[in-house]
Amino acid sequence: MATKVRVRFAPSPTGGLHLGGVRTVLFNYLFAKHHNGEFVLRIEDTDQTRYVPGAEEYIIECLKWCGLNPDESPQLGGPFAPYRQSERKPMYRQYAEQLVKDGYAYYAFDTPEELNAKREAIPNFQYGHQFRKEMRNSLSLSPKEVKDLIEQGVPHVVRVKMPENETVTFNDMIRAEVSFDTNLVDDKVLLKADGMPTYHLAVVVDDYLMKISHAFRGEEWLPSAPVHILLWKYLGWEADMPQWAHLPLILKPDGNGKLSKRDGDRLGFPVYAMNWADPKTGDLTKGFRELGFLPEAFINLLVMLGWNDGTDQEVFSLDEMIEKFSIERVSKAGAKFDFEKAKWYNAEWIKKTPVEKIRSSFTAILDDNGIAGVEEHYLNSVIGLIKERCVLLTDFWQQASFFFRRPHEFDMDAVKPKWTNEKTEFFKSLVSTFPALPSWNATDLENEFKALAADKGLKIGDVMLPFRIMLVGGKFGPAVFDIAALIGKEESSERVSQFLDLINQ
RNA sequence: GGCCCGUUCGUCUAGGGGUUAGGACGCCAGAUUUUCAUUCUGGAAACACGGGUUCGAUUCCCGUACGGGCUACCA
Repeated sequence: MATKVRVRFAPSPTGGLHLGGVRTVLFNYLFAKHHNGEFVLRIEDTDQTRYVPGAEEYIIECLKWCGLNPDESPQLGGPFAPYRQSERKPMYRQYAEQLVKDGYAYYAFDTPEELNAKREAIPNFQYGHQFRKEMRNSLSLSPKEVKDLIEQGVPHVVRVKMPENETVTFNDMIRAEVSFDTNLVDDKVLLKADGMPTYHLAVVVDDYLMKISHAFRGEEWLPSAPVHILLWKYLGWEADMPQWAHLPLILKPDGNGKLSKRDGDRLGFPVYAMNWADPKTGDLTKGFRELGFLPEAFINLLVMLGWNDGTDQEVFSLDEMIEKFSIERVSKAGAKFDFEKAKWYNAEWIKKTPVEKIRSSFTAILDDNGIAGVEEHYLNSVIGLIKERCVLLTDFWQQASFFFRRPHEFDMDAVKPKWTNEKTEFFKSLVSTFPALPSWNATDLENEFKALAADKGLKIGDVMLPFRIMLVGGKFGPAVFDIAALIGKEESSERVSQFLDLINQ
């Protein structure tokens, strides 16, 4: 079938967007764009009890930040609107009823209490062919009883009737052939008592209605795949069923298991794409964005968790990823998240991103620190000098604050023990030569500095470090003469004088 | 417990019947940077185990072990 490639990301708006979720979006997006297809955002808000206000907007903001914008969404609309399952509620019942009519599903009247009692009484209880006759449903009750119950408005659900002794086999794009014995799959609820579909019904109906061609989701969905596949068949849509791809999971760095928000809190790294403030508790969970990650680095590190292009290349732009992505090269095994490597990707991206493109991030940091009105050319020069020393964008202030205000503290331990009157004299002379200097640039200044040191019989190394401490405050930063050149003649003089007063008092 | 999925350096991975099993992060050492970082060079570091198949298996098959996922009127 030469149908158009259409994929979807279908999150449940229950909280912050997990990095695994973003990777699922990314693989969806890359696959779609690689094939000139469409990427749909569908909100799966069928569980009203878990709905969290703001979560949907948050998800959209995350996608925007990552540059993975959908072609159709609740906000954008599209030919298959609405894209929010709660707004599609009336559509689902007819399909559930059709399944009942065709004998593929049935009404069940068991209360939650009854179900719990059953689960406690029978170890490994499964609502399936073995026990469904013992439950209260349209398979065990007489047609009249069923009719009466429904007419009385007794709450009920619709369950799929899993067949006996069948094998459901399908071809997963990542795992090849996977099979399930239907005897071991339970009669999943399709329509809840509140009239909302469960994920199982909704995903099939909406994927069909929205003409989804390829369905990507996490490996945790593999066990329910047979239910979905049977539903496609029972609804008569088998020929239109999307191709499935169950993505490997992202695992916690230590030990094993799916990476969770808790692991991030525990180990000190973000798990959500952006800051997430829980509206109920007010708890703030840090995100990659606020921690100082570039979106390019974020998606780059995510794509490498489970995919590679077969070469040694590790740094990819979105366009390169789109061009090179192929589902055949997605690995089967889960990948442990490594924050050290994540930071490396960020450092690489900060280094390779042009100053103009990251300037706004730094302006924001300056704002936060009360620095305003910095001249653009000056800022650009500072960024150019500092860029390759930042692993996170947020390292900028610590690395560059001295370019915008005088240091508050000085690393006296680095100079005091070896301080001499000769050094005081040297710096006094140095400053006195400044006004007459024909030009103010790093190389001329360096020559002047060295000549004077030689003249005074001082070793260069003995005065370089103090000079740095005077200008910067500590043992860090770019080349000293670059710093002096940039902050200017006046400022350099004043910092030297100020420091001389301090150390000689 | 049952079902399903998985298993190459610590981590992300390439590879694939005959290779010195390659790269990257991290780590260690050295060079450069008269600070620190960057950069460069070098180093340690892996095919889970047992049976097959084969002249030959890390690679193919089967088991075992280990790990993970699922087992809700959650997604």
